[in-house]
Amino acid sequence: MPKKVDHEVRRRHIAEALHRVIDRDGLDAVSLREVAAEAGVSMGMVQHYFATKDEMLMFALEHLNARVGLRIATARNRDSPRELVRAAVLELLPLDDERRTEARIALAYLARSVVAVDLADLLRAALPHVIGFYAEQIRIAQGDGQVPANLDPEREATILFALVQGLVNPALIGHYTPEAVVAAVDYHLDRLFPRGNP
Amino acid sequence: MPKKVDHEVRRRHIAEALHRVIDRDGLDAVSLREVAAEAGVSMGMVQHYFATKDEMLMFALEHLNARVGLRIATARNRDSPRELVRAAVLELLPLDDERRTEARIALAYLARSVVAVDLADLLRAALPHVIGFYAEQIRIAQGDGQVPANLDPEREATILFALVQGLVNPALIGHYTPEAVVAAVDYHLDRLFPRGNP
DNA sequence: CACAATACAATGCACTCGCATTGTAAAAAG
DNA sequence: CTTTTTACAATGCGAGTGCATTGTATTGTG
Repeated sequence: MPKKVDHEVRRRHIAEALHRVIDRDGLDAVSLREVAAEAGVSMGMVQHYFATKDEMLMFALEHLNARVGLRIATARNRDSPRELVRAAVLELLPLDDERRTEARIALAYLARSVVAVDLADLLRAALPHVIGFYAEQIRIAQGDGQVPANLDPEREATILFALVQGLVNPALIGHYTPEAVVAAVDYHLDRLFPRGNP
Repeated sequence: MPKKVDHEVRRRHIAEALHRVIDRDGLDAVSLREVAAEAGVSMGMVQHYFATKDEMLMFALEHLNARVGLRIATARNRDSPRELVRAAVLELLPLDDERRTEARIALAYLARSVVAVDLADLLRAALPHVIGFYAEQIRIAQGDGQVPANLDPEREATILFALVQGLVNPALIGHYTPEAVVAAVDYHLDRLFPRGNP
């Protein structure tokens, strides 16, 4: 048969160009022509690998989800549950350019998910994993006496996740400095792990 | 001179139609023609009251900000600081259709603000007011002994606001029921006001 | 070598967009 | 009544959109 091309590689290449466009000019600026130009390929090629624009968007979001998930899973080599949770939390905050870019992209998808059910499904599916991880670590820390036994791990995980997500948007529009964001996180972690960092 | 028309009334009428379009189909679906149709007027009239589309969007956002700010200011007739803060917090959460609509609209603006500096400025300007209100109430409650004196009012206000904002998005995409959202808020308020609701 | 399937590239099409222009009706001012 | 200013309505335009179609070069398979 014909030429051998790794479809996954091409699709990822296009997806990353797509995300650069979102980061630079927003999701509204995403068009087949714009993505093709950013990726340095022809528009016909983009169409060859993605039948529709929506399919391209969905693939790119899954690709991003996988990337972030992998990075969080990699950060598991920490000493204490507190440090582990802290690292996972900071990974989601726009503290440097890379994370800032990711946060901007994630926000763009989130906004569209309000009127695009498929996107909402994808985003929602990622939540239990993160929150469950927090809850798991809190439970472990309770076993070690680092977290007060009277705290509800599930609720604390829910609140921690909301707190983190709620810091993202003000930080993105420049209301908090990265240092202020980290300080707020540590302030809350001090309460959650009063004896987790001796 | 000519016909007498209240410009503000017309502009608000158009702005509300614009927000109905955002709520139904997202900010991407906002076009001069669509807004005009939703408002039941001609496209020429929309152009008569707003020189550009951006001007229309900015006006509509200010209009929304004013509406929400007014509603929060109105809710000040509560017994305790805790109940006051709780009411102000619940006012921002998508617990019913009206608040849900507002949250969807606010999210749309927020996403665009990432690439539209003017919008970001408007959104950022609203934050200190809300967070300052929380901090003020926490300080008052500390004076009454309802909030532990060792808590930092500014930091607690920051965290409370972030927590609330962080609950909005998962609630919008259906990950939390309204009851779960309220439960999470009350769980955190129990910690913040351990003796605020005897 | 012949064939067929794949990987693009190029172009066309119907549609929508924001905005500018033009025309018209109405009413306040002189 | 005349004039002038305002309030719209209607239309046109160039640009950009997603997608379909067509053409062509390449390469593995029989």
